[in-house]
Amino acid sequence: MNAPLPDSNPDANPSAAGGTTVLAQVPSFSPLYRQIKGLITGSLQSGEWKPGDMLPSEFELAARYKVSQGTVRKAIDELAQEHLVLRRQGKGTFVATHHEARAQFRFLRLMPDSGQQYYPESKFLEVKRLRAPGEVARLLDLKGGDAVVYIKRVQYFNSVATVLEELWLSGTIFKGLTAERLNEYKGPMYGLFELEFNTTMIRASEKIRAVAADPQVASLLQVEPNWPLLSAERVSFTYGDKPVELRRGLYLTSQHYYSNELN
Amino acid sequence: MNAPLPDSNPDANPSAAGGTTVLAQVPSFSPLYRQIKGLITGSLQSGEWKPGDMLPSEFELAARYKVSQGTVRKAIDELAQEHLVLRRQGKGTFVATHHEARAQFRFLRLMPDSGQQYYPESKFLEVKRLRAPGEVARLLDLKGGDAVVYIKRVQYFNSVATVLEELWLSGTIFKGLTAERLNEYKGPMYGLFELEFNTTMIRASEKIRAVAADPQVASLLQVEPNWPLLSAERVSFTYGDKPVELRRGLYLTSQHYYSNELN
DNA sequence: AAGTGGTCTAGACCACTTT
DNA sequence: AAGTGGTCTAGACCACTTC
Repeated sequence: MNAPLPDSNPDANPSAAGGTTVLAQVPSFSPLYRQIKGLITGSLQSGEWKPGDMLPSEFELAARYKVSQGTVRKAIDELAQEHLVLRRQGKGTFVATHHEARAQFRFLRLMPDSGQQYYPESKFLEVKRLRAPGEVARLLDLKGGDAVVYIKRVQYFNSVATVLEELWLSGTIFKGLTAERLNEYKGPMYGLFELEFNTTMIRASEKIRAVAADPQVASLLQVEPNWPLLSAERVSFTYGDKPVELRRGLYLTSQHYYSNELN
Repeated sequence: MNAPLPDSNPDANPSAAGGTTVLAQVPSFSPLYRQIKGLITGSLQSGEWKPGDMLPSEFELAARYKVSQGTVRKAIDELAQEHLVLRRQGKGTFVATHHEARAQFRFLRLMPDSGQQYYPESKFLEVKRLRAPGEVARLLDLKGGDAVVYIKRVQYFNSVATVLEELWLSGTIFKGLTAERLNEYKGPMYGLFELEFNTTMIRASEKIRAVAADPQVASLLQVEPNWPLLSAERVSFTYGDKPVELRRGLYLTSQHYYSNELN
């Protein structure tokens, strides 16, 4: 079933002087399995396999890249660990998607004290295009003045206003995102981004602080002015570690906490 | 060099009916490499190899447990990923210790806006033994009324009071911990715990909120009353997922932020 | 029965560190 | 040169899912 491997691989066997190299010129130099990982990531990024799709089997990939199954396996191991793909024994390996229960809480760390997790409802206050302020442009790796989509919303947990969020999204990627579309789409925004803008969030970096609610924020979250709120400033990245979203959330932590595991 | 493997392993080869099993009765049932991982963890826990020590080489361990080097390798892979051991190519595999630069910031997520990371200085306000309040006992898996060591301290970053912390430590493990010892020990507390109490923190779980400074806290951190502070309630675990420390920190986040990566 | 991921082995060779 | 972890291969067999 496995394809024959007539020529040994140049990386595994560099003594084969001057042989025709098949792969070596992919990145600079790294182990074979990492080069394979790069090739697979490339296919994910290019959309050869879309979120939810099944990847070719390990043996097929091994044949395609002319390496052993074990090497493909090690590449996929790392991708699975980074949550880019998802393995299911007996079924196959699948491109990760935000349309899964498991993915919901990867980027949503706010937990209720009660243990009862309600999925939040969103109310969008503003959705518009504007020119990126300097700070936003810097964080999203844009030129100052480039277009961004700006969103402001309140999230209700069990009908209680709990989160006030502002988002700045790369304007070129999220062109055409409207309030109507956001309102009719139920479920996490990242699901919408994936479906309609071919953009999957891979990882994010947050800076968390405690701040005092200013009068406007206080009225939206129905607390007194100067009430302490948790502020989370997040930059999210898609394939290729490209920043595409800046988000600033203000969380009311009277009935909820931000959960974090230190490993 | 490698020891011979006359009998195949029962897990790898269950058709060997009724053969004398060597390993299988360790946990219930799990893959061989996970059983090996358990045995290695056991030796870490029992102190056969202490923090900073080098583990036997993969081949030695393979011989000891009568499995292949690849299986030992996979066990160690997981331990390395959980930061229980640390691999150094060409040198060996070492028991992780808190006395390393890399380990310092694993449990210290407070970063300065300036980028300049000063190592904090501690001032201990209280160190005493007391009976665990119900909530503390519950989180540390103790009986209500069991002895705990209570510590209260302020941490100064670049001479600015930034963190007010209270700790509750399992009384049996940390018997004999005194203010004098804490004051003369420079460096992170977890280093002291490891050296003098044979207790290595393996992981921790935090609940983070925004709270208002009460008058006493405000005066210690030199802010106005009701100033917003970040509260982090942490439960730390040693080997065997045993909780041994409860810590509640109040962070002044005017010049610092709590850094978190979502993966 | 066939296909998929998961485990285990045995052996070769590479890269890095120390002697 | 010797010892360590790191990579790669080839092949066997297991566990789970689907047909």
